[in-house]
Amino acid sequence: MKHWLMKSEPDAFSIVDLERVGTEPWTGVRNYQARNYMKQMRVGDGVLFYHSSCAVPGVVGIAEVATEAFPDPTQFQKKSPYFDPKSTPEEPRWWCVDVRFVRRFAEPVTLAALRGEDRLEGLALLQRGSRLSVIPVANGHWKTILALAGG
DNA sequence: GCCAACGTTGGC
DNA sequence: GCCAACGTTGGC
Repeated sequence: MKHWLMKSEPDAFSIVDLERVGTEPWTGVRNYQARNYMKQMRVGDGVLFYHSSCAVPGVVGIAEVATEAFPDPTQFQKKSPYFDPKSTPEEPRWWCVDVRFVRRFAEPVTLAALRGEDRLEGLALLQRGSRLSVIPVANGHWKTILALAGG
């Protein structure tokens, strides 16, 4: 089983929102590398839910992959901000997965805390200039972050 | 294929 | 709001 980290701006969709709805299609990813990672996802993979572009960025809880990748429906919706006129149903360009809530951390593991942890060296999130919204997380890094969250 | 211009991300 | 970093676009 693989592990991932997925970013969301809490103003748009937070861990509280995910807890309320239970399962959410992760639509709107328009970056090829992030898309390719989602295509690699398998049902049951663990996901670190990360709040970005907010007062205290950090990992706020855990989710899991609930479906294999499927074509992101928003790419075909003309009124959607994620509409892509170059995409066709026969050859979809963008894919998404369903993400299911697992649990919320009692206290977020802040970006500052992540940066202060030697054992997280190499975590793509912490690399200079990294803006990917879907990131693979090594097994050891996953365990370390869960430990920082209190187990 | 190169590269300048532009738009976006995201921490601070 | 600022700005560094990055991805994409499009002219040539």
